[in-house]
Amino acid sequence: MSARIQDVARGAGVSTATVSRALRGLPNVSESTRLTVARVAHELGYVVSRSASRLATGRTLAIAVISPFMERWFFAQAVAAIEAELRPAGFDALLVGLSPPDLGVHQPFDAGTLRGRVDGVIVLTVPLTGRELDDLRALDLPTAYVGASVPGAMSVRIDDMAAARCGTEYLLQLGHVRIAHVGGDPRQPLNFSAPSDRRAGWMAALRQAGVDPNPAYDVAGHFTADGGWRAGMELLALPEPPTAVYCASDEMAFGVLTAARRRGLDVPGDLSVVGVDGHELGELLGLTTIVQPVAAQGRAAARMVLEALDGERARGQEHVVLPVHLAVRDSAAPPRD
Amino acid sequence: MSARIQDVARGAGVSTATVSRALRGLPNVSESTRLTVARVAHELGYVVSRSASRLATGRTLAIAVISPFMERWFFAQAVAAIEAELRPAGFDALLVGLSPPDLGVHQPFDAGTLRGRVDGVIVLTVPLTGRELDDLRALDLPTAYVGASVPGAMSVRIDDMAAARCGTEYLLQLGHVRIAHVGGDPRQPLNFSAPSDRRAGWMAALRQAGVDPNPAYDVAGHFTADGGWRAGMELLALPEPPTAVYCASDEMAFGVLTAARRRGLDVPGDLSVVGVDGHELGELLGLTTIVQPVAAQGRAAARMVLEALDGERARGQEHVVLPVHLAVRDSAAPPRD
DNA sequence: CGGCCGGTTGCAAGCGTTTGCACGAAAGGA
DNA sequence: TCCTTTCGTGCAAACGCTTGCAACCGGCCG
Repeated sequence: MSARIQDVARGAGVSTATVSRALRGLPNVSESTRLTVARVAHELGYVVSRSASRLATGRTLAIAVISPFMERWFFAQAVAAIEAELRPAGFDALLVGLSPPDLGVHQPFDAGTLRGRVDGVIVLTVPLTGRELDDLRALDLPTAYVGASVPGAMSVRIDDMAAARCGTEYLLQLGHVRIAHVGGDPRQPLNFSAPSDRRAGWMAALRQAGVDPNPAYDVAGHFTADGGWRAGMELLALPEPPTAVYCASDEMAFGVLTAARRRGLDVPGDLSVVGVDGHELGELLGLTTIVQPVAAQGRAAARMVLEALDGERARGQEHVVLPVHLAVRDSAAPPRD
Repeated sequence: MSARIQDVARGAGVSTATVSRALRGLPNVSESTRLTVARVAHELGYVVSRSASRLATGRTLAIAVISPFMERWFFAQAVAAIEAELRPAGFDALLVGLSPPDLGVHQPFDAGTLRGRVDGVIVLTVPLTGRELDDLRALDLPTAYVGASVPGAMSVRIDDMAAARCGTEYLLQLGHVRIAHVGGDPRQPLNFSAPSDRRAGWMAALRQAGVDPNPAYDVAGHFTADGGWRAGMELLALPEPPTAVYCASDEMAFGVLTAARRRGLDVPGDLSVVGVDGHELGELLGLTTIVQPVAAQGRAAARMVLEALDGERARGQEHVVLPVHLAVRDSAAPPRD
């Protein structure tokens, strides 16, 4: 079928060992030999067999990218960025989709199956149970988490708590007091902290301002636009509806914006809305939001794993926290009083 | 490090050949032996080395998923669906991102590098040049295209032309005449047909209704929300602006909606907008659109490749066209006269 | 002039599975 | 009772590359 290393060796009049070394740029190969080998290999259209070199070296040149909800904005962005970082480095991105525990259909993730298939792992927002995490750790591969920090592994994320405070404080500063929170499900059993950190940030900001968080103002939006819409409708139906809503994701914020419009409320006149993410459509819709660098987080995670594989960095203790910023647009204003 | 087939063989008191056969459920292994082997393998936490069995069998149990714009809605949906279909079948999804030719930074895609790394290929919307396509064909692997049909390969898509006609005819039927089109860049050199088919459908519908398509009403939106916004602003600034816009994607339609709002126009009172896709947010924003089954297309492509690998189907001549439907929501109405 | 040295190269033993073939035993038929 | 089958199993040769080690070749130093 296609050329093998033998064929190149024969064609160049050298041994397979020399071909192997020449092609990989190892030292101790004379320049003339290297040239000949390269030429012959090119002529024959030779491509090294990944399978064979994997077996021989034990390195797979592949990284697993474990992600739930790949169809959602944040995850798609991150996955795309990771892939773009991995490929030029010669690594394959192995996609591993996950149905997270809270969806009922949770197919438990078996980290063991990754053994020998990848050299490293990148996990998006840790949608794993404790046992699954342990199994993953047991693989003893360079592992980077995005959007959460896990002890004993590398991670890159934003300060979710601070981001939430920032958003909430902005609303407080505008003069709002009745500030709601639309976020994850409080009863959700996942290990990943972003939802609860964002809730905690909301609470902390309120308390610090001397406002007691109203339990009725804490609603689950499930991080989807549709969930945000429901949450928004629920909030606006309260006897004393909030004047502002802090949403833990832009997609939920879109839902809340829509709910407001459907109820005939003016944003930001009657209701202020602030999100988190920096979703592409947020700019169009004029959503005031806390922008987080999604692609940069993906890239950073990929680089960390790659560097750990190069041995350049002590394996696995780095925790990177990337900055966020408030993008003031048109969805928040002082309350009408 | 981890257990090898030898260890299992020793533990079960049989040869490695028997272990191999027992574990893979091949015939000619006694039930008792199979049980013993399974038990020992389990106890040892044995996982077959993918690399080794790849080398031995020549099958990689991996499928390449080639996609441009992975961060965009359509592609993210499709990739997620493909992955979800592949994994239960025991196949890995190898993500291959692409920077398409029109972005300047086009890193030409070298199909040769896939040789020996995957058993099959799924390509989203053919963002490839003729030469790249030829190389891919030369790989001689089961290949399925999503969103475009390529001679000599399998494909699954929608009838883009019909979808566009459907959207445009709906607007005509409402009484519109000045109907614009926001789509891909007409000068774009790509081989993929969706953008031009959608434009053609728009034109055909107009002509059939006896309306001559106004060249100024044909604007490039680059399939992004931002592009749609620009296109919308451009259209609305015309001396005689359109009363309706048919957008070749929902994301562009969002941009047009926003442009209308920014110019103080009422939708659908002053401007009707119709999209194509079935984007999640379309429902929230009340966008009337042609809904296409994105996940189903991904799943179908994955299944086709899998079946071709099983040899169940004559390799590679199937072309599936999935149906679309018009979702009437709130963004289109008869023109104000 | 002989030995040593650094730079190149080849040899061959892996890497961990799979699989064609041969083999022995048990079962069935004449 | 002996000869086929059939079934279950083991042997050993691939699969295509990498790599430690040894060999070789000039040239240089003493």
